[in-house]
Amino acid sequence: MPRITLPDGSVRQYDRPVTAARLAADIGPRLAAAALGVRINGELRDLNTLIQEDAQASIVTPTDRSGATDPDAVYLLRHSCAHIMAEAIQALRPGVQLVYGPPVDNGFFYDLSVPHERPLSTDDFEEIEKRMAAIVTQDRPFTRYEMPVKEGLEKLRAEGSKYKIDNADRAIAQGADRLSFYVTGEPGKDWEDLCRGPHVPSTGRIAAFKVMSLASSFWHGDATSDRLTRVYGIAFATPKELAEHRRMLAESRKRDHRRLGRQLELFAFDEDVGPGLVLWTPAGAVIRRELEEFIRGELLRQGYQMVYTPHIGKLSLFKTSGHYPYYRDKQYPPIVDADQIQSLARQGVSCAELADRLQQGDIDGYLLKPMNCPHHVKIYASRHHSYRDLPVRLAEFGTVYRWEQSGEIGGLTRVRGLTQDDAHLFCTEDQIPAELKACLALVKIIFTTLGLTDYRVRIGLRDPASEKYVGDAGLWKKAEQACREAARSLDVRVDEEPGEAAFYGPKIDFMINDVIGREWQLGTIQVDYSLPERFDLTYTGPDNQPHRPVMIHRAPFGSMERFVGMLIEHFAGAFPTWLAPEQVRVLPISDKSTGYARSVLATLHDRQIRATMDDGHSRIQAKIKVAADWKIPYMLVVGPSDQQATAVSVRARGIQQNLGSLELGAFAESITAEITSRGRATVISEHFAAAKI
RNA sequence: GCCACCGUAGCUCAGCUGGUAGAGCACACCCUUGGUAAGGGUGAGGUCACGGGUUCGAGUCCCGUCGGUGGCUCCA
Repeated sequence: MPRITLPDGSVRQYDRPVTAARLAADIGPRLAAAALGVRINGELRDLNTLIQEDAQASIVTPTDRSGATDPDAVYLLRHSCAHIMAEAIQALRPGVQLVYGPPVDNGFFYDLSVPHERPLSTDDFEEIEKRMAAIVTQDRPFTRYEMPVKEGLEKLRAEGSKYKIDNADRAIAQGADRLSFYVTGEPGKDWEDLCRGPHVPSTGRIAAFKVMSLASSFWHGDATSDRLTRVYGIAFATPKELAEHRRMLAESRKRDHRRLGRQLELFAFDEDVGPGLVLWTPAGAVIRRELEEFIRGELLRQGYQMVYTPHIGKLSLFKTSGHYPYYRDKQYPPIVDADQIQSLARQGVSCAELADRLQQGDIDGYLLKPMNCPHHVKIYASRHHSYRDLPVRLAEFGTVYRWEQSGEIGGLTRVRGLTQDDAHLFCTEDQIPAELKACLALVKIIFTTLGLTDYRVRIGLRDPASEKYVGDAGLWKKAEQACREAARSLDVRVDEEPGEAAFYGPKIDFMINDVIGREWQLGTIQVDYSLPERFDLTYTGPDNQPHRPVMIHRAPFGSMERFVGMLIEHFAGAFPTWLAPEQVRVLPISDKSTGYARSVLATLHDRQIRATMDDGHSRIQAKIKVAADWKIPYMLVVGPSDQQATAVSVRARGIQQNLGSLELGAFAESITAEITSRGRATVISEHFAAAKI
């Protein structure tokens, strides 16, 4: 006779098994009406699950008491909506086979096998949605029934659904002893799907949904396996939430760095240059240069030494490092001398053989470097090192080239030529912890300055069961511990992921959330026991014997491309003054004031402030509008009265009013302070604090 | 790489089922000399991504190439 403990600690006693739906109804009619499912002892289940024994139960509703959305409710809604969508698609398209349809972070999808004579297209969405709406209106119950494994498999075999049989097999391999099916309505009559569940009580509970997009996928994510069609959708408990979601999507589109990049002329791509190869236009180059200077300043403070290395290197270098041919399909093909090929051809080497030998790297040539480490290693090796020299910290904004798959390329986030904020630390085993900590301190300074406070750290540890790792297990343990301790010094969330280490050492990755909550993977810090070995690097220890240094690779911001891309979206193109490509625009009221405007400009240029003047013939309103579109931090409106007072009328980005007049020298000084302090003191905080909205 | 979608002026886009190219912004010039989020006029600007095909005729239909966008498991 179940005693059911509710979340508030109260207990309900029943003299017979009771469904969660009944329980909800007994607690209150409003709860019953809102209920989508139940957590029994923490496990999410259908609302009509029979509770037979004493249990902790909590009814799942779209929002909890505090009004926060319940992730379990979202899960139920979306998983259920995936079924409704699949039913709609199958009804419209006989011959479509179901594969797999889970809820995901941003909605749900259903993978389908669609006969290729007639693929699905976005034009079909309207009809699919219409059909789904009908299913929702019918408010059919989600009905679960179960079968023993054997019977269930027979049923699936009889239905001839290869993918569902596979799903069942996997479930069985996971230890399932029964298979469950969900019918949208009445068993034997309505649409059904092999499914683990749970689901909402009935289709009518999906208050708002939308079919979002179409993509292709592979069965089990395996490119050699069947091609599937993936249809994405989203569902919410209320139309309001759907509207909010779509508003967020629109906002993201507005912030999209590719869009802003073109609008603000920050960077460009050109077909003739090649996909994934960034052209940094003057405005974007300013942002990158300012960031690099900022980072460089901190590096020098930490005892790094800046170096420069070539963009290419001999194939043999990368064979020694192990990058070739291991990462061959991620690299641009080697640069090989035509004479060499010709002479081989004269010796009777066939084209096929030539191609093969090229692939294998058997023909001498040069490689566009996919990584900077081999070059840095060679700088280390260019002289003898004593233990007294260590750590040696070599840093370079090093440009590398990688042959990303064509489908992976996009904007600044995934490119084929990128510049890493790279450095390699050569140190002793004992120095690892301090070096890691210093790396993280650097990250903290830079993130804090940029207002990037929402980030987490992921530590990749070795999988003790695997053999693929190089280096001594004891060393690994120590290095992993050092990563942990260093990560902890940041005061942010740290996730440990066994098996995610590189084969040559543990690593720390940085994941950052921008202001609209999207997560970006930036850079990484990796401990490496392998490369010093491969290049036979040494230092002389206090014992006068050669020792092997340990390397730390670190590019905490990843690449300048991705970092700037992330920042564009983070700031929505409105960069802080020190980063802004154009910091000030001087706007003369009329031609009568262009002379004075020019002298204002000269004053600002003297201070190396990036300022321009709009001396067009349009009215001041129009000039302000245009400057605002360019997201310029400060506008200085100048007319006869300003000239009289050697002053400027200040207008700041985001504040839709004239802040007032400021003496020109005072403005120049104040904005200089804003720039050099990287925004700690601003023109507004110093002069117009009261006017701030 | 694979699948769907997209590619028209520098940018954002319109162009009905095939009949020979259009707007706004930006740009140039002219009028206006205007004090805080777009004054007015005139003009220049296109091999409709590229190549082929179907057709009397292709921006539009078909095939291919190039480029872009969304995606390619978070275990039924």
